[in-house]
Amino acid sequence: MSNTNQIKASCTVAKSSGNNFDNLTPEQRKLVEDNLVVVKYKKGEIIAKQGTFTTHIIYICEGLAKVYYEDMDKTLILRIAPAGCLIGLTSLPINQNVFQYTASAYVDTQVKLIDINIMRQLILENGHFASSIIDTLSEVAIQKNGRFFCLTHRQAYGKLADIILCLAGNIFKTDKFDLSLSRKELAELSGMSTESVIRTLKNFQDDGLIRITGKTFEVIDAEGLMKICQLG
Amino acid sequence: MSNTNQIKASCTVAKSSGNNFDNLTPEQRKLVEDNLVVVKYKKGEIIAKQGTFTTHIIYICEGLAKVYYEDMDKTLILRIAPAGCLIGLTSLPINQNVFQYTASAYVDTQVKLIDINIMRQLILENGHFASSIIDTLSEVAIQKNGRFFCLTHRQAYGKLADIILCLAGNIFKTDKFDLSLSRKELAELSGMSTESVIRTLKNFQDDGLIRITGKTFEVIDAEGLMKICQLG
DNA sequence: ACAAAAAGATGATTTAAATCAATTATCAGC
DNA sequence: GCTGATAATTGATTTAAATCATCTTTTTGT
Repeated sequence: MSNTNQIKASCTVAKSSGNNFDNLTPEQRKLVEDNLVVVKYKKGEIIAKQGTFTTHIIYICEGLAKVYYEDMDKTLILRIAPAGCLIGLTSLPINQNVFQYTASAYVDTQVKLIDINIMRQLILENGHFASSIIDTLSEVAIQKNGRFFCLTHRQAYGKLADIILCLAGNIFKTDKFDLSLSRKELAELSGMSTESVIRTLKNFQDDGLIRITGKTFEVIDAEGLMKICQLG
Repeated sequence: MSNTNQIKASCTVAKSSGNNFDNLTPEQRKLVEDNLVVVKYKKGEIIAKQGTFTTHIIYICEGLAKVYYEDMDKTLILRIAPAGCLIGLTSLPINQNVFQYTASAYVDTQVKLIDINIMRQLILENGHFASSIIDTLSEVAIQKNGRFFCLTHRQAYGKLADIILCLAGNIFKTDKFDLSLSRKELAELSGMSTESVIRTLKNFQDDGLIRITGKTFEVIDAEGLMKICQLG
């Protein structure tokens, strides 16, 4: 049986970063932990708001966050951040001290807030830590390029196929999962209208690519979805 | 007279990074310079090809590079890199050792090639240098978010207005400039067809927003273009 | 359990922009 | 200065997908 875990879609949505904090010395780790705050957010709540001052970097302990750019009523989902991700790294430059995007909880989510100045200090002090932050930023950038390409150059079928593969392969990590996202959210993610999502999903079902039973989503033919991704 | 330099469009195309190498010690700078190669590219030549191994980070000394993502005949311009930019930073993670995009010379361009392992070493050694690289990566990410939003959520008029403001404000840094880009390239940049670009430019001219005389491009009403950007 | 609200679904219509087709202008090389 | 090639322009046509309108189903709160 084909398993979407093995499939390399241009997957557009998310990748958990490695654990950046492994590179810290015991004292440095203590510094971080002593200044740490843990916060729980309910589904839908805003974790960080675009335009507000970034006093802390956000580490997702558990849950799922939606990271999106807002401008004039319109929103663009930049990525979905699962557990292990850091949010707010683009505010590390001292002259860039506000959040460049909004983050909200897709599901109940627990985060750790780490003082941004401590982050800056650790970057200066610890080369391996700095290097791991660079790695994380690079990986997010690469993933975003893929998503950017997908949303601008593919058409409806390709976009939605990509998102489905990504949900299966990178978020839920299984071919069969309970989709906690509404059609509207799926539309937002794939950059299309809700109605188009519904129609396209129906077509995928009719073609035997996926199966939807209530809230349960199942990828039947990952290869087929891949092909659709690639064709357009 | 309004000057586009003052205008803050969502400007999508490029920003020269600060000089990262200012943070190096004299010895470190010597290390870089002793291992440096200077290369000149003619207009149109490929500086780095997506998928090839990144042995060097590219520093643009002079000229203009087009950085674009390629997939199945289609291309997506990620940014235009003017002098002062670094290309290839996303290959710094050791497990990400190929170029994630192609870079070609928009005009005759001179670059310095810096061994990527020396870059990695300097990041580990010098916190301020590492920090400046993080700043650069963050700024590119922020700029790319703006471009991403522009290409996905705006329609033709808005996209093209944005590009024009960006060319005037960030690339040529004057309201009147000789456009070295063809209509086709302008289309590629704004993510639309060549014909649509031509029609839209004509409309902008008719509305007194810009003036085109031969190869000379002039922004007449930057405010007006801004408004078009914002409206959609 | 019921009403109200939200989400899902479906068909008809509109629209923005790409594509296609054909023509004119510009440029490089001989 | 002519000639083929490339770029620019213009109008007509097509198309993908959004929007609109309506209806059904599911969920939620009291």
